Formats: sequence, structure tokens, C-alpha cells
Amino acid sequence: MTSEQRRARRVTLLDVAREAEVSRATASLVIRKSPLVADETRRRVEAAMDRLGYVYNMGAAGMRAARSNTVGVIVPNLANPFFAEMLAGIEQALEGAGMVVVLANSREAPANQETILRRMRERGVDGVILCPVAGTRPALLGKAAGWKLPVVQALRHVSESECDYAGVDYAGGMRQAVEHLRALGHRSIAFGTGGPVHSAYRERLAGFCAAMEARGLDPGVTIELPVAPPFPPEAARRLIDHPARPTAAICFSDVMAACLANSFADAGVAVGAGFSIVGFDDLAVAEMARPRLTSVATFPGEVGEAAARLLLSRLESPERGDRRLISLTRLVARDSTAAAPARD
Amino acid sequence: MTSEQRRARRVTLLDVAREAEVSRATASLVIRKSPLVADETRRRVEAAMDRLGYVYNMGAAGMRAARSNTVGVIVPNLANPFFAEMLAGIEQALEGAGMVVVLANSREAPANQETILRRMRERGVDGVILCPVAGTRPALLGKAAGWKLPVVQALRHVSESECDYAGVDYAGGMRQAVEHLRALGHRSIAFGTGGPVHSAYRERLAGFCAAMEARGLDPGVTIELPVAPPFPPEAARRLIDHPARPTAAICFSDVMAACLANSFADAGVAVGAGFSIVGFDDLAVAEMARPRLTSVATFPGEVGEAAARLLLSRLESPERGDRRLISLTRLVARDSTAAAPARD
DNA sequence: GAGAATCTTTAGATCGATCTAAAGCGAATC
DNA sequence: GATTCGCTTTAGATCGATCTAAAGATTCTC
Repeated sequence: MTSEQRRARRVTLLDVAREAEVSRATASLVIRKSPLVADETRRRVEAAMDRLGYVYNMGAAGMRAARSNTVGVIVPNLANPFFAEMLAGIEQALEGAGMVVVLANSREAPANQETILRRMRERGVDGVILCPVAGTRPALLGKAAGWKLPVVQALRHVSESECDYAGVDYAGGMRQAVEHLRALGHRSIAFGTGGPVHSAYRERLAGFCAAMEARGLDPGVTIELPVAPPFPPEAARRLIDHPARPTAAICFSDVMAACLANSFADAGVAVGAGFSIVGFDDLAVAEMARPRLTSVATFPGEVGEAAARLLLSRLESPERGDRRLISLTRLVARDSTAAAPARD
Repeated sequence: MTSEQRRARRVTLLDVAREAEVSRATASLVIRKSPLVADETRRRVEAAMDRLGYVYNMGAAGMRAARSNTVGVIVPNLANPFFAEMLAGIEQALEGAGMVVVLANSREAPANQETILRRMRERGVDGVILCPVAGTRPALLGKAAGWKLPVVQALRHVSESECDYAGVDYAGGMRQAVEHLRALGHRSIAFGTGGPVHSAYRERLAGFCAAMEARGLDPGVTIELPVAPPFPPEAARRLIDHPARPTAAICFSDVMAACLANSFADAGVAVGAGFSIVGFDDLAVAEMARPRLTSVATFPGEVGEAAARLLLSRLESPERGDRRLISLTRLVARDSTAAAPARD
């Protein structure tokens, strides 16, 4: 009976202390690797822990210590490999710092985002890495500041708010894409847009327009496309028949670019030779598509890592100024872009 | 001073109770939506919570209640969309039950898996959904049982252990693939393998062999391939030059199939007409590849959901017998398979 | 109107850690 | 021998909720 009950009750620090013949306080110091305890005592306590199969209870600890070593991560779309890669980067960086990720998927709905944030607060997360959904109220970040909840935005941001942000120089990426096509002789370049309108969307579009105008080209040829298959079969035709006669297109994402390329192939136009297409993000699909997609790499994994580092530094010095870490893109030239066809 | 200090200290249940002029115990009952409290009291307490901006403290609650409403999820490779989809399914199902996901990436390393499990225990998760890495020691599940930590395996399992499992009828999927090709007249069918050896790997391979033998075909034509790009350029040649003269191949995964298809295209053999290829899992890439890939859909998102449901039911009745939820596959025929070319 | 039954509310112990402030102890210093 | 100092250890309060067991209201029954 008694032995069974003892088995059921979990082993606590007090048990360990008794087993090692020290006080609870000393045992606590050993766990936290305090330099105060004598080596011999430390060994005795550690041996006792092993013997009893002691497991640290973070929940109880967090109650006094006000640190849970837990970070909330909110992504708008888990199934999108772009975010999955960012998540992997975050997880890796935090894991190295002994922290743990609490994950939630906002599914691009502001209402979900708010309930998620509440739940994370209830859980006592030390901070949140947020990839805000399109339509997030700017007041949200202010509220978080009022709650003293450190927030780092990743990949997207709401307004020019005062808040840490790890992002990508999307405009620079568009400049690289436009310059690449211009150097190949393209003059009429279309832009394929679509999906929810958030800061990354706006920056990509604005970056495209700015880059075109800087080179005296018309940025007005845009085409609305779905963000994922199935793709309307006439998508390519809309560009082929366009009065501006574009010879190339830059797409908002790789998936869109791959789909558009397929649409051209189905219409009998050779992508690469006949019509050039540039994707964005350089996900695995860019390498896998045929023809291989020229794409602007945004390294979401590294951005996730940067976001994690920002959060860790914020936890260390809560009062430091806000920081923005903007990582640069790189154009990866493959087979979907080639010299513009000679005009008649 | 005092007002500032009050602002800094977090609002507790005791504050709420005082504000509403009830006891702590009553306020606690209101939070937990107990039917014991009178309607009028409930309203008063809820109003007080609103007024003070009260946030529930799960950590403190978990201390007595022995339920944290937290579930650990361990995946072997976050960047793989297959697992990302499963994760999305899990998250959605748990979110609906008011639970939260603590995520960790084992990166296919058994050592990581053990430290992750320890951390999750320290966090007091109510249970774990585990996608075990290849090479997991079978003793691990026994240990978890000893810890009274409910574990559900998903997509993969270690040995025929007694433990809940949500998986896929991989063998049935292989049967569908083989039957599809056989019906198209293929007699010599190769199998493309690769990657870490886990239960899903073994079941796919064994399923292929069994399906082939059941139809009197030779399952011996296998080819080792990398699981991700870059792909060796001579991959297609190895099959074309194979003495068994295969006319089709079934691949372990869609990515592998897409890469192999590209390899054939590069070698000048038309996939579909000249050589048929079947992928596995039916991820987005299958629809996006050209030619579109015929693939066996495994619905990882639904498996994730099933795993979450299994865990929830296990939490409700800890002593119920172990359950295995095996979901069925569906063959999605697209353009990468066609009638076998006539033999000379 | 007494007693039982039902509905609400509560005081106080409790979960398992950390933190504070202080005490014990041996060696060095005066 | 008393005092100081550095090193190590500790008792007891504390974090914010839940749980138990019982008390206080209110209604019902005879």
C-alpha cells in the first residue's frame, strides 16, 4: 500500500533533499547550477536525483521565478513550407538556448490571433514571435507592450510600429529580379500578385514598382493569380494577349511562378526561351520545377533564427531600443529566364 | 508609488475576488465554469475580471490540478511538408479542444529525442504525440509508460509495441500503386527507395514486395535514390539500362518521384508515355510537377488529427486498451502514368 | 415550525519550486 | 581570544491557483 502510494506520488525536490541529507534550498541551488554549493554536496544531491528519478517541475519553478523558458510562435499558415522553414529556424535557435516553442496557427484570421495571444499569456510564455496576419490591428502591439509581453515580428510587420522585427529586404529582392530581367533584354515585365495583403505583400509590390520606374520601365502590368493550385488554365493567355506584350513575369511566390510556368507550357509557349519567369523565396519547388525556376532566395530559416535571437536579446535587456534585422536576398538564376526574344 | 506598484504586480484571482466581494474559491469556480455558482454571482465576478484585466495563470493552476492542457509534439523533420501538414492537423484538432502544442524537432537523431522528451516532462505536458526517429530504442515507450506519460505514435511506430498509433495503410497504398500500373500493362516495375529506415519505410517497401508477388511479378528491381534534390543526373539511366527493363517505377515519396521524373526528362525519355512514375503521399508538388504526378495520397493532416483525437481520448480514459487508427490511402491518377509501351 | 434537502459560498491546506535574510563554520587577521 | 571574512547551508515565506470539508442560505416536506 504505502510503497504503491509512494510510487504514484511524484518525486519532489524535498524527497531529493531528504535522500541527500541536505535542505530543500540547497537541492534547489544544485539544480540551478549555482556556484555556491560545495562540490561534494553537489555530487551527493545529483546522485540522489538519479537514484530517485527526479524530474524538474518547470511549472512550480515558474511560479516564483517568473521565467518559463517558453516562447510562443504564431504563424499564419503552417502548411506553407515558407513558414514551416521559418519555424524550423526558430525552433533550432531556441532549442539551443534551452527554450521551448509553443506553437499556434492563426490561419490568417485576426480573431484567432487574439485568442491565441491570450492563451499564450495564460501559459506565461516569456515572449512571442509573431508573424502577423493580414489585417492585424496596429493597436495589438501596443496592448502587448502594456502587458509587458515581449513581441518580435517575423517576415511581416504591422505598420512602422515600434517593435523588434526580423525580416527580409523584399524591395531589394525585387530590384535583383528586375535587374536580372532587364540585363537579359526584357523591357515589358509583368508582376503576378495574389493572396492576403500584408506588409510582405506590399513591400514586394512596391519594390517591384520602384525598381521598374528607376529603370524607366512601366510597372503597370500586373496579373492577379491564385496562391496555390489549381490554377486557371487561361492564366498564361491573359499575359500573352496583354496589349503591353510582356516578355517576362516576376511572381509573388515560387508556387505561383511554378503554376504560371505550367500554364505557359500548357499553352505551348516554352518558358525560358519564349517567356521568362522569376519566382520568389527559392523554396524547394524552384529547384524541382521544370524548367528549373530562377528565383529570389529569402532564406526564411535564417530569418526565423534572427527572430529567435532578437527575442533572446530582448529577454536579457528588456529596456533596450527596438531593433530591425533585415536580411538580404540573393537571386538564383536557373532555366526559367533567358534573353528576351527579338522584337519584330 | 503604491499605484505604480499595483500596476506592476499582476492581477490575481484574489484581487478579482475582492473586487467582486466574494471568496477566492468562488472566483475560482467561476473561471472553471462550475454549475455551482449562482448566475448573479457569476456575472459579478466576470465583470470584476474584465474591469481588472485579469489573466488566468495556467502554471499556478497546473500545480494543483495536474492538468496543463499542453501536448508535446515531436517531429523528425519540420522542413518536410509531409510533417508540416501532419503538424497542422494536430494543431487544429488540439486547438479545438482548448489544448496547446509544444513543438520540438528531433532532426532524426535519437539522442535529441530523449532530451526533448525530458524537457517535455519537465514542462508537465499531459501527453506526447511522437513521430519516432529511425533507430528509436523500443524501451523508450516502456519508459514513458513507467512515467505515466501518455504517448501516441503518429505516421511511424517503433516495433509492434503496445501504444496508441495513428498511421497509414502504407501497404494498401502500395497495392493500389502496383495494381494501377499492372492494369496499365506494366510488368516490370521498379521501386525507388532512400532515406532513414523507419516503420513507414519498411511498410512501404514490404507492401510493394507483397503486392508484386501477389501478382506474380518480380519485386527485386529497386533503386537507391536521395530523398531530396540535388538529384544525380544518371538516376534515370540506371533504370533505363537495367537488365530487367522496367517500364515504370513507384517511388517512396513525391519529391523523389518528381526528381526522378525530371531525371527522365533530362535523359530525353517522356514520362507518362515512355516511362510511368508513381509518387507517394500526394503533396502539393505532385500537382505542380510536369507531367503532373500520379500519386498515392496519405493525407498526413488527417492522420495528425486522428493522433490528436487518440491522445484526447487517452487523457479521458487512461486505462483503456491501446488503439491503432490506420487510415486508408487513395490513388490519384494524373499524367505521369500511362499504358506500358508495347514490347518488341 | 422543526427538520431535511438543496443550493451556494467559503476558510484553509496544498501543490513544488524559488527567494530572502540570516546563520553556521573554519580560516585568517588583529 | 575576539573579530572579521568568505564560503556554504538553511528555515520559512511566497508565488497563484485548486481542493476538501464544512458552513450558511434557502426551499421543501410533513
